[in-house]
Amino acid sequence: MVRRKLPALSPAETEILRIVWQLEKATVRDVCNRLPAKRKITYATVQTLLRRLEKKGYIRHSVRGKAHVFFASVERGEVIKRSVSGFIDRLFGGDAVPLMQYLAEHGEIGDDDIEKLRQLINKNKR
Amino acid sequence: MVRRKLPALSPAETEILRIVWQLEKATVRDVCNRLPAKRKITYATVQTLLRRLEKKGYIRHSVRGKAHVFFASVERGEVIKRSVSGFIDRLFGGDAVPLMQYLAEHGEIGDDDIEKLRQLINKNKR
DNA sequence: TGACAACTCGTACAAATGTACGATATTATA
DNA sequence: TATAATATCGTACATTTGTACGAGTTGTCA
Repeated sequence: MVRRKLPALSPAETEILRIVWQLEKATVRDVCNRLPAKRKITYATVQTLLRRLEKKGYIRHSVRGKAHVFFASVERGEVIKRSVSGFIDRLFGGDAVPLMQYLAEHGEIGDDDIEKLRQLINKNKR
Repeated sequence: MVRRKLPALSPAETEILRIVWQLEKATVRDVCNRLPAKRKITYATVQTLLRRLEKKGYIRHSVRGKAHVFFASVERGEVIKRSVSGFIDRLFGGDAVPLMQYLAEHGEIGDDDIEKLRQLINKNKR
């Protein structure tokens, strides 16, 4: 994993990158298969997105047989941090609280999750 | 406030729209003034973004003297919902919990906020 | 009422984005 | 070893995005 100043991620690229992280190692087809059914997008398009992600430095690949096996070359945490922070800036002027509130109220958060979070919050409290 | 199927919001547009909501009614200049100092962007650009937001149906305007006074024509809650949901889909595959966790751990959440949230969560609990 | 300042409007334009086809190469398989 | 699959690669292309200039208009103030 490496360095700074990566070009911005477009929404579609973000989506693909998430799947690459999820699978750890993935071919174009693997990524296609993990895409939500709703998402109508061709193999060729996923391919292009992966190529762009590589050009931008977010992923790399090795060759296995005829296929390329892609894997992330940046830390997920880093990207999450940047993405979330940018998102909060844009939509909430940099204040994370309204987002938390929104999630607590409308988010698809189950009771079990709430319990987990409460513990997390308690831990962070002091 | 109105209907569905609004064209997607670009990041820059989102940023501007947030300010319009914040000010309720705002001229181009008002928006410029509320932009974070860091954000280097000209009056003309803000103007274009406002025009695009209007074309897309997110805002409308009335005329006051020589200036246009813009105001949102869509409910903030609606846009927040769509934005947050899209964001979570892309970056977390639709699961809001990791985002909550991320915020609880790294977010700029103060103790006071945590207390508020705990209450909120407790309320939602039962 | 004339000059100035503040605005809007049309337009521009390069780069990024989303989406994808078709040609070529490689690999199994029959 | 042909043949059928399956991949990648080059390329394409309409839109959207981010950013902004300059011309023309209108309200303001001396």
